[in-house]
Amino acid sequence: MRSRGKVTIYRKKSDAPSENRSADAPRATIVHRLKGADRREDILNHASRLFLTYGIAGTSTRMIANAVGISQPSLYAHFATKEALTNALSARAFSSLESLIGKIRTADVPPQARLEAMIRGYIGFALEQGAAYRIAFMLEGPMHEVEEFNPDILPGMQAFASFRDEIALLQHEGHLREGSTDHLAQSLWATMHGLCALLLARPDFPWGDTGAMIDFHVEIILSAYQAKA
Amino acid sequence: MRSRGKVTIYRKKSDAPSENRSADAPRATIVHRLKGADRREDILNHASRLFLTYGIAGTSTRMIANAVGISQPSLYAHFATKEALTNALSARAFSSLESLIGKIRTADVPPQARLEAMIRGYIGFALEQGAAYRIAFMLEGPMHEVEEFNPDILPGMQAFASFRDEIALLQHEGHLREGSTDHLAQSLWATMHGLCALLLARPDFPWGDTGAMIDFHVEIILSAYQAKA
DNA sequence: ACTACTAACCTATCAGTGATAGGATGGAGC
DNA sequence: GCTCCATCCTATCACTGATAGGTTAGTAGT
Repeated sequence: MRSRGKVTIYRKKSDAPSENRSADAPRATIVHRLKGADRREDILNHASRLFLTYGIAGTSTRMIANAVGISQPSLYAHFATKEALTNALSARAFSSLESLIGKIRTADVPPQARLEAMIRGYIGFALEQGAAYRIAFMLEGPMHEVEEFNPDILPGMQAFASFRDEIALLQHEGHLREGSTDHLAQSLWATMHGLCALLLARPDFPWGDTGAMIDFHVEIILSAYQAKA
Repeated sequence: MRSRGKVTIYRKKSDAPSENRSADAPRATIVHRLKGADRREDILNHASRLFLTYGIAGTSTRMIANAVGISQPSLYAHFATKEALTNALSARAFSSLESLIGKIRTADVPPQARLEAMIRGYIGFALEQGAAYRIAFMLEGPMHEVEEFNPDILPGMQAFASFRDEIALLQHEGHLREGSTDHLAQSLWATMHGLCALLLARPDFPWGDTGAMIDFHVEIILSAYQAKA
């Protein structure tokens, strides 16, 4: 329950005063002021929900602003562009992925179970955080050269780095096959990603029992990347 | 060298007649008429090239029309929407993928080499036909329920069906591990797709030597899905 | 209590997008 | 000649992401 501030009323310049006001402007220029950080979280929460329902391209900045209860230009006080908003959303989700990976890494379970937990954790995360996952890994890549460092991709990189560290550890302990750790981590990542990406991008495909399908895929992964017995 | 028809000149209604004409309208309303099918191919070719350079979202219908040399609304005589255009592009590419798979299936090589050729053929196709591959497997899935059957997805389905048939054959001949053929085909597909999707979506990621990475992944796939020796 | 100052928010407006309406042109068949 | 129609056009629509510049609410200093 957020404590809401006082209300502000803005007036339009032109337009007849009492003409179909309730029809197209339900919130009638009454707004509750919030502190910057709170409003930012507010925007991200609403945007995340809308992206899940209508897709990223299908969600306009006006829809987001309407849901939040502010005007569309007000979004730009918190995010420079719509892309920056989507990036921030992805960053937020990947921070939670990294902490998930961290929890699994430090869990007191045998290495084999740790690997499987990580794989299943990754897949579960991708399917649950579909919108954020899309933004991070399934959107059109950068067409232009990256001119400045984008801090929003940092959480994704950190999550992958943490994942790669765990792979290196498991490999060092002899639980994964030998060879380049980078290749191993990237290949394993790609194999997990492939399933998530297809399930997210083509939910209408006749997958049959997706649960059984995921189990099968996980079993394949475990057998493929394990050290040879 | 296409035989070009006679030219047509259209006039604008308003606007001063000889004011900065060459600056913003290089083709100056001179157009070469083409038959419907030829023009359609023309549009697809230019759109494909532009999508590769600027991305799908970054390519407007006006850019396509300009490249082709016709007005933007003229596109709609051939494609009902921009999405229909992208779907047609994807369909065209997948027809060639299916014929590629067909060629590999009927090639006179041992089953083991046939499997590897198929995997490498798929990956090569995805990376070469990046724009079409994106459209088919990496765009936002259908948010609305599919109301009518979309014939443009048929080539993709046929390509996958052909792939699945080959998997069934290899499995029946004892070259692939046992289990549900559907799971096997979908999982293998996902594993191949994962690599292609990541390489296409994140070309800026520090992959290192992508060739070696692909070789590693293919080796993993072969060992994972093969029948146990 | 009065006066700056600033953050939060607004209305109005921009250029560009996908798409539609309706008219003009050129060629094919009579 | 004439009609028909596919091809192509200009003009315009509603909507998008983004910007310009003004208004309000709260806060700190006096």
